[in-house]
Order: sequence, then structure tokens, then C-alpha cells
Amino acid sequence: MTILRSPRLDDGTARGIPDATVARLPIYLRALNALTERGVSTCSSNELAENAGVNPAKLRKDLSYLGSYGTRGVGYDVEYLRYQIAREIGQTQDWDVVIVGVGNLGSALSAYQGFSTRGIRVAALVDADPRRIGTTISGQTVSSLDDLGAIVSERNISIGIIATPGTAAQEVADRLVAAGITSILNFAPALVQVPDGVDVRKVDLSIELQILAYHEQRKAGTDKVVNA
Amino acid sequence: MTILRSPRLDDGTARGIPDATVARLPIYLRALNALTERGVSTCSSNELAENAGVNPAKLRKDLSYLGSYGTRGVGYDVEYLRYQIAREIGQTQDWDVVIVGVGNLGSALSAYQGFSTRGIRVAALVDADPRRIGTTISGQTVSSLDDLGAIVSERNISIGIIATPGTAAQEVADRLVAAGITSILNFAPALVQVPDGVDVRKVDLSIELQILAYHEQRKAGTDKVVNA
DNA sequence: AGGAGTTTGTGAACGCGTTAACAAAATCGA
DNA sequence: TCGATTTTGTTAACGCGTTCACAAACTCCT
Repeated sequence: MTILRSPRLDDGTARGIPDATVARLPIYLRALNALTERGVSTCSSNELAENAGVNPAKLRKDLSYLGSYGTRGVGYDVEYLRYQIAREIGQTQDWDVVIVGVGNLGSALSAYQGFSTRGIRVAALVDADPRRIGTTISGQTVSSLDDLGAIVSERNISIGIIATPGTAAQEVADRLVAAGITSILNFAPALVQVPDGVDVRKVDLSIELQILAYHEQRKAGTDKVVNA
Repeated sequence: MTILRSPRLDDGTARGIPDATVARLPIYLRALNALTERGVSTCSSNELAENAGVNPAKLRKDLSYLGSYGTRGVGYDVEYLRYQIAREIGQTQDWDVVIVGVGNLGSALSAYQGFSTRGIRVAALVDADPRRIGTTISGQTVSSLDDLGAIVSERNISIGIIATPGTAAQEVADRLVAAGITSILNFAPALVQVPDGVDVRKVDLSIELQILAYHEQRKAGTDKVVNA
């Protein structure tokens, strides 16, 4: 029997999906989309796992948290499984996000092609710099950070992206929370504190490279030739 | 006694640092830098842990893998600890990286301010599109993907960043490996296969938002008002 | 000098995630 | 219909990471 961790048990759906599994569901979704494009309508856990780059046992365990959507001896119906995962992670609807900070990174994110096909819609751009307010980026007019509250409630936005320098991150986070945002993706190289009930995920570009550099150093040993 | 997992034990330094710890060392480094800027010269594990956003016990355990750099009853010398961590993760030298793909994201990365202060230097920009080759981005001339091998060996680059569309990712990864790159940071929404000995880290912008969307959906329950 | 107070470093317990292994359930062919 | 084959769903073992709790070691004050 599936262990249910969440308090919300009355809606019929299986709940309490482990974080590690949730983080992989979008990967499976992408793999299933790729299979559909190749005209594959049925696949085994081995096949799907290979496409997703994970262990087949792990894939089956992950899927078992959602329910029993495969057929023993046969495999999974690609389209059916795709829909079930999409429903589970809320991809049957579009999610509107607001990007705060339209510097290089914020502008790049606003133009990112990968969002729309994954149910993410950049609904608003906001910046604190008066010189940027009113300009058009990727077809969107940049609004003032001061209008955040109105924009968020008007357009029913629940996810915010921080793409500012690190020094502004906490201030922006506070404003996002005050505006009613309950999920934040933070690209700024700074720790942000938020109240309970608000989720924050952090993507730190430097740290990813620093981790790689550590392993590089180990590979090279102590005799690595230092460049300049 | 510290357990040593790595085969390389003859250089005197403690080795076999757990992956989870390695991923946090850059965070500690940043926190230490912040303390230095504030003029703090000594700190306790509690203080540092607070600044890094982690549990104090976890911080002490992490640091214990590096050695014994604190003083009981006193705490850590900020500058000394900063240097020790920097040395451990190879930040006493600069690491040159090549960015492949200078679309919106690649361009933003090439201009990213956060790299230089963390020992990352964008040493080359490369693209496959002839219209982009020869143009200047953030003060760097964009080279042809065909010249990757020469560029990598000339400038002693060991880290590559993939900032292309997903469809090009595997091809680019193959070329990076052929050019001698042994660490790859992949921003493309695609799985790339590489030979043993090559490290790949993946940053997937859509997936981060999809994970947040999942939690949003759960917070909202089934009665969430769908926007349009 | 010695006791009180502080803080590190670490052993041990705990919990989550991964993986292997297998029973249950389906298909297929004779 | 029945046995052989395939593949899922799940249980159990294992390993890594986190956290607690405390002895060791240091400072400071009297």
C-alpha cells in the first residue's frame, strides 16, 4: 500500500509523492513527448528509462506513486501515461510567471523557447530601473516593480522569477511575497528568506561551474598546469 | 577517522568528499565572503550556517571532511577558512570555460557578472550559425564551432557550456568531448550521453518551474481557478 | 590554577532514495 | 486450455545524507 504523507487525502488522487520523484516527472514527460514524435505508441519501462537516462527500477517506482498506469507483460501506453503525468504535475493548464529583473538573464528567460511547450507562460516583466520600464522585450512591455501587486492579482500569477543582482534578491523576494506570489525561482546568487508556505528553488549558475571545477581539479591531480 | 573513498590518497590532502558536501562548499565560500565584507573576522558554525542557510551540524560535518580548521570554544577564522575551502574546490586559480551557442541564453551567460568573482572566466564563444560567427558579444568574438578543437587546446579550456537548442545538444556534446573537454554544463533541454571520465551537470530551466507548478497545484487544491 | 562557559569535531541513529529481486498479471502460441 | 514469456508493481535490502548529542578542547574569569 502506498504511504500517504500529505494531509490532503480527500480528493481521491494518490498523494505524498517524494520530492526526488517529482523532480523527475518532467523528465519522463519530455521522454514521452520524444517517443510520441517518433511515432511510438507503446513502450516498456526499460525503453522509457533509457530515454530519460534513469534506472528502469527507479522509473517504475516513480510511476507507482502516481498509480498503476501500465499493463504487465505489455508496457505503458505512451499517450495515456503522458496525460497522467501531465495531470499530476499540473501541466494540463498553463502557469503564468512574472520575471523580475530584465537584465541579460531576465531578457534571455523572457525569450526562452522551452517554456511555452511545457505549460509555462511569461505573463509579465518587471524591473526597478526606470530606464528599462516601458521598453519592450520579447514582445512584452516592462512594468515597474511598484506595480507588482496589481499585476500579480490581475493576471492571477502565482510563480515569480528573480533575475536580479544578488543584492536586490531579498528585497524582490519580499515584494513578490507581499504581492501574493507563493512560488519563487531564484537565479540571484543570494539566499532569500521567505515565510512558511512559500516555495523557493534556487538556480546558481556559478555554483554549477564551481562543482565541475572541483571535479576537474581532482581529475587533473596536483600537477595541473595553471593557465596564466 | 575520515573514510577515504578515492584512489588518490598519496597527495596528503583529505579526499573522498561526498557530493552533497561539494555542492555546498561554494555556498559557504559565498557566505564567508559576505562576512569578510561586513568586517567579521571570526565566526561560529551557528553564525556561518545561518548565513549559508543550512543546519549548523551539517556545516560542521561538511567542514570536517576538509580537515580541522576551526578552534573549539572559539569558532572559525573567516579568512583562513575561506582560503581552505577555496583551495579545496580549486578556486585559487581561474577556470576557463567555452560557451557553445550564443543565442539569448548563451549571450546572457557570457555577460554574467557572477562568474569572474568565483574564478570562472568565459574564455571563448562558439556558435554553428555563420551569421553569428565573427560578431562580438560582451567583448568577445564568436568563433566557429568547427574551430572548437583548436580553441580548447590553445587556451587550455576544460569546461564547456552547452547553450543551444535541445536538438543540437548531443552533437555539441560529442564535439566538446572530441575537443578534449572533460566537464560539461548543459542548459539544453535534452539528455546528452558522454563517455566515462566526462562529467555532465544539467540545468533545466523549464523543469525548475514545473516542479514549482506541481507544488502550486497542491497548495491550491482541486478548486484552483484556471487562468484562461 | 581551576572552574564555568563556549564551540568544535564526530560517533551513532535516523530517514530518504536507490536498486535488486520477485510475485502478480498480462500476452502469445500450440 | 495451458505453459512459456514478457513486463509491471512492490517488497526488502542497501547506501548516502542529515541530524542529534556529546566528549574534547579551547577561552575567560576569579
